[in-house]
Amino acid sequence: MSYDHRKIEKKWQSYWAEHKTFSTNTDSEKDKYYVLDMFPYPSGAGLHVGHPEGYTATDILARFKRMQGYEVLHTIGWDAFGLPAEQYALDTGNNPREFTNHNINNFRRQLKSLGFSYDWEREINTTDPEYYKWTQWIFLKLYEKGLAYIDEVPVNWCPALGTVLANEEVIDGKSERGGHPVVRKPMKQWMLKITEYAERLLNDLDKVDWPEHIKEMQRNWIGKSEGAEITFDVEGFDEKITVFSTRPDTLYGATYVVLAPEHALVDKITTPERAETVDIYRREVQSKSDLERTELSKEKTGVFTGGYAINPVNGEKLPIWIADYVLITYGSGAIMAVPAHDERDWEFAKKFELPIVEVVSGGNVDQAAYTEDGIHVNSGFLDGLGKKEAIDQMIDWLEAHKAGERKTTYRLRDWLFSRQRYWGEPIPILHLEDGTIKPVPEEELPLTLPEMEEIKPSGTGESPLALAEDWVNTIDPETGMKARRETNTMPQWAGSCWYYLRFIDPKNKEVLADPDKLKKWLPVDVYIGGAEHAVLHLLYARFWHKVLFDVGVVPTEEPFQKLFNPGMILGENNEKMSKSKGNVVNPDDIVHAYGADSLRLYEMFMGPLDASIAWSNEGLDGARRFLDRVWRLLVTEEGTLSAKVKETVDVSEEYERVYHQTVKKVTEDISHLRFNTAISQMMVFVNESNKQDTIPTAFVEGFVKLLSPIVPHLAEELWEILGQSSSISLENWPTYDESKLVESTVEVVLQINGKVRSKIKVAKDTAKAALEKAALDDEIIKEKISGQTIRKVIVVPGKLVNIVAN
RNA sequence: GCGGGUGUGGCGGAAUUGGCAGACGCGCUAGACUUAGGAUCUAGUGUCUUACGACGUGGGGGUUCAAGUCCCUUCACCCGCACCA
Repeated sequence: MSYDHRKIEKKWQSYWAEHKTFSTNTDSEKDKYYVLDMFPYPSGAGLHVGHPEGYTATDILARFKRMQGYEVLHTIGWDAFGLPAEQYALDTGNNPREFTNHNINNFRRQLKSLGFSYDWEREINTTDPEYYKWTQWIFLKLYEKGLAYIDEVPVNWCPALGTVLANEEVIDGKSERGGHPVVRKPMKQWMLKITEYAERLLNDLDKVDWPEHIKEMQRNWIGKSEGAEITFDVEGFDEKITVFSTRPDTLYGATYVVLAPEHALVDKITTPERAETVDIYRREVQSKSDLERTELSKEKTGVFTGGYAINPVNGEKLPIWIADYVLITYGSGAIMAVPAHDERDWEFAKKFELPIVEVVSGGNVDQAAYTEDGIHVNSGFLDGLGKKEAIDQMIDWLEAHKAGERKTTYRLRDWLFSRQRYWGEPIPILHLEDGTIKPVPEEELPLTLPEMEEIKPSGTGESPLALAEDWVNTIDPETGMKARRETNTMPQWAGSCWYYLRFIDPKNKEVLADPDKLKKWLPVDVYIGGAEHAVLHLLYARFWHKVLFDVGVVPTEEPFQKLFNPGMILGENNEKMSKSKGNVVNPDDIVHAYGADSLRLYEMFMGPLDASIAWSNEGLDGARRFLDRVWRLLVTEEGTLSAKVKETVDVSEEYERVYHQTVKKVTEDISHLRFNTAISQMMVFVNESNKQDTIPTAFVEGFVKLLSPIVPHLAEELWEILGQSSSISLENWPTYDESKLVESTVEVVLQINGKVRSKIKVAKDTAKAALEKAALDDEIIKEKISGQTIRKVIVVPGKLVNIVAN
């Protein structure tokens, strides 16, 4: 008879809720363990089978650590601001809060049906004013520190919709909804100075235990490069062009200078006869989207401005070109072109027949740019030097002649922080009638979103909040001046930048979280979530954490000690699950038909946690069958404990060893997130147990405990059938006896020339010489080597004997 | 192009320091039980071969008594970045 998962799962979920089995005492004396999931955006589609993979992994760790005596913090909440709710509100005229709450309720129901051991008392919601009060408070700290500023930045403006669109709402230059034209329009935006933290964000990656590829992605994103800024005079003008180069040593090889088409000096230095050409080119570039600009990257384009720059090191006249391969957003938006030693400059020079001058020997610069190290030539005082010394000497020269200086640049740019949306945290800033801006005083937080009859585009590019007149127009209490509230709201990233702090002290009214508690509970020990957040979320959160560290709010430099990215669960056809492909598996259906325990077990048994593997209904069947086998092993038709389970039993050495091995392997594998091999070892134990006439109660109790983090409902039920009255979730994790792991006799492999020919059983500590003798005495071996000369015998005690003969 | 990663049966995957390749599960084959089986139990299942045996971890080469594991080389696929000076 199979077990009734519906009855059992419901029963224990109610038990846990009633007894608050998983509530965390943050003041506990026990060692802490903080295991965190990336909290979800509660979408209307509900949970996807991909979600429970990571959530099950963290839940297993949480349950495992609890049983090992740790005070565990394991929590969940909702990253509930965001575009879909805003769009829903725009489309239907309904309130986004209602829609959001409805989705949250569905997510909560689904998560509870999977039996996750969250402390539900700590549930948080980024759209709750009690929560976003502190998101706003952090913004004020950023503002006070000069890390938040206003800048003019182009946005996707859609005149027909009267609104600004996110990049993902723009498809082929048209609005996703309605297909209206979208143009780039500069607007005043809030920016956060993440670049000020670039160096620390880069260096501190060495302090955390994250997958190497994620660290690498962050390093690339920050994109540090070291070199020099070099200043060129412009012939005939009192202007200077500053370029950034990582290869100042090649300055003698510079044969032209390129400005980004958007560069401020272009108008000034362009000669009248070139003006029209330059103008046409700039307009062409402007009409290209970023995508086109990179897609068409194969063919270099550009035009000569008619102006000349003076090479500071040798006084040569270099023509100034503009070309879109030079980006206004990087460095100073201008370069010195050294075609002999830079691939892009080489291509450009070839196309426009500009001179190529070799200054580093080692390649053939007529054939290709030579970017490797080499001896400098045609370079005055650098001749004969290698790359490194040449760079240093050139920088010294530039600094001595006030023509440049050592400089480090980063690819990382400041964070565009404002959104022209209703459904986000209001930015707590007042614009006074005298044109100044000032922060909303701390004690007035939270600055809540106004209730609005209807949420609709303002038509001006401002957020719908601009239409909430009572809210927008206010009086500054300090000066009595008329003021207008900031109508921009924060991006979705804001709320998720610090939620892990609030979980530690979610109801605190006085501070973001109690400092003593933060001291005890930070950093997060294990953080599990999708690799799609490898850069943005994780970099933004690290940035805020460092700012909070600097203002003394948090005690650690880094928020997340260990990070792990689960792989994706693909559809049965090996493709990414999606509605359009019709290969989506709904966890609700699986929980109903197979049970949460089967789903949890299957997802953990599929393969390594970080692998992307296709869903298989047959695999799921197999997981369920294993649980049925466990049930039948221990429980009678009547639902009582099987008579096979006895208090005192003589067990074979073999079976005893399997038990202890199982405890050891499961313990180690769970600590290293190797759930698939932990489960296979438990299967081995069950297979072995099925061969026994009787099973000791102690083994069964230990085994059910091992099983409990993975399939908690079934384990609780079995624990009760074993006659226990309290929850297995609060029991101690089983231990194993090292002495029971070693076999008294072992099988040793006998090889001839590296091939297995025979096997013998010997006492485990048989000495080398005795083992060699035993091997040579083996009948099969004797026969095989008769007539041959033994050249060498390799003996590995307890493992093998290899006889080299011919 | 640059950076990171992965290649093992029909499938998902195991394999401490180099030491019996294929644990465990799925699927498949045969048998038992059964009115029935998409339930359960038992046995088998890398490939070739009647067998002995040979071959076998993407391909080629090497080190070693011994290589999935170490070295060289090459191919395929996946992920990230992509004119970043």
